[in-house]
Amino acid sequence: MRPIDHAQQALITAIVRGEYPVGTALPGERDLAAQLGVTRPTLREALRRLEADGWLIIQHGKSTLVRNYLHEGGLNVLNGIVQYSRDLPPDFVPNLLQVRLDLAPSYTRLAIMNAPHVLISVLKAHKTLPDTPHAYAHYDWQLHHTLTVQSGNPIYALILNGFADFYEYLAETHYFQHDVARQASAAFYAELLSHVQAGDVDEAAALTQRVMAASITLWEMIHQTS
Amino acid sequence: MRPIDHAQQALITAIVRGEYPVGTALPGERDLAAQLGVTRPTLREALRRLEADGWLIIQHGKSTLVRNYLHEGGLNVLNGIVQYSRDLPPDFVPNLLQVRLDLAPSYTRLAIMNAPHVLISVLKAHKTLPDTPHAYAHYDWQLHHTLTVQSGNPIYALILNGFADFYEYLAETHYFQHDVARQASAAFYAELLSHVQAGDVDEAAALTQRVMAASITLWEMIHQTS
DNA sequence: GTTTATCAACTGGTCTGACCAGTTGATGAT
DNA sequence: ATCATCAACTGGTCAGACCAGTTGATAAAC
Repeated sequence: MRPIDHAQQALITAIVRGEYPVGTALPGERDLAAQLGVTRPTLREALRRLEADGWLIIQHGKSTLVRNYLHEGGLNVLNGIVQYSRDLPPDFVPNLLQVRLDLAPSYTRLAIMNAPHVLISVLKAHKTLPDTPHAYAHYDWQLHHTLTVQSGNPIYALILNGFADFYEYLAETHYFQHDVARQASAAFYAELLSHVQAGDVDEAAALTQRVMAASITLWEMIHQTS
Repeated sequence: MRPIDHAQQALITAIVRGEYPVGTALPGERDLAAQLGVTRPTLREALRRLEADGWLIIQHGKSTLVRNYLHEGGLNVLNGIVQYSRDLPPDFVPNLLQVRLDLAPSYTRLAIMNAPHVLISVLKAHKTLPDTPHAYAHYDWQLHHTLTVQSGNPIYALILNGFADFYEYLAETHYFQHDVARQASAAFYAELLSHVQAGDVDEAAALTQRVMAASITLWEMIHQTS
């Protein structure tokens, strides 16, 4: 692992585990670099990334502080939480699905109004999807990404991209493993396609709303015991 | 202006203006540093920030590329767009308000269910608000931030924080300047308070939905000519 | 002539150690 | 007791060297 990635990994891990609690000061850069086994310039590059993501508050002359990242951080902190914490917070995925439920009907509606032909070609592709978790996870991400981009409101895509690093991974390993999940999504893709072809925007948005809500229920059903 | 900020400013400005078009390669770090009048380590810290925000794709051995930031970037690119482009994209604020419309009813509902007492104390504070754009902008941001944090779903707060750098500024200078906007918000705060006190979560969510939608109409009414 | 190995010249990545520049609290003068 | 001063933190920047992937031109092999 590259020095800068090692430094970033070590810092986020330490922060997430509370070894550097929120609000406290990090060791000085010279000490910290020595502890992590990297040099100061390398450490500083890592610190700049963490600062940009909302993990840290860096101020000239003062100690670098651990930010209250869950309250004041940026969307990128989710990547760190997924990648570097031992196990996900229990409600992580339901929280994610809840936000998707809020947004998906809107960006789906807009995308259909703006670029129905694009969506039709994307949605037709689902018919040739192999019935594997990997294929479904990849396709599902692509679909939502296309929808947000085609919505014409860039903010939808920018928000969705905050989930880019783990959406496919979590979907493949924890959701589309289950036959019912793949079947539910396949039905959704087919039905959405027919609504788009029929030009029925309202029905498409309503369908999306129902399916996004159902996916939360489905997730919780799947994971009620495990 | 500090060298690193100057470098960041210059790079984002150049990218936004298309001087470094999406998909093209940046000059090598040695050249680029010289052009910007900073040294390579300083430039690299700036590049790391831009990479974290989704402006750039950096790969060892290859040229650094300008990312398709509107399609693949993170929420932080909005800060860059607001700060460094001459004037905002025409639909910028309506797009922002549209996303808020999607999310606010949900996080308001959750916040009321989780922590009604917190909201009551925050909402009561509105009664002593001076009738100034600055006071309203600050209060409005604080309210939404409180709502997202109290919702119990951290993702709402993380998304909202993507707007932190310009929400107050834009609200103060382009929205709450207008008496009707302040009056509308004051009425909203009062009505929301009464619903929270009455424990009527559904009515509070519905109200939020109506007001967020109305704020888009109001914005467009205000800015139809200017 | 075509193919394949090699290597030079890019690119970014890291290290070294020095010095600049804000911040803070202890020290000492008033 | 108060206030200026300054030493010792902190992060910020500079300098130049060298390490490490990538790429395409060159030359060797077929």
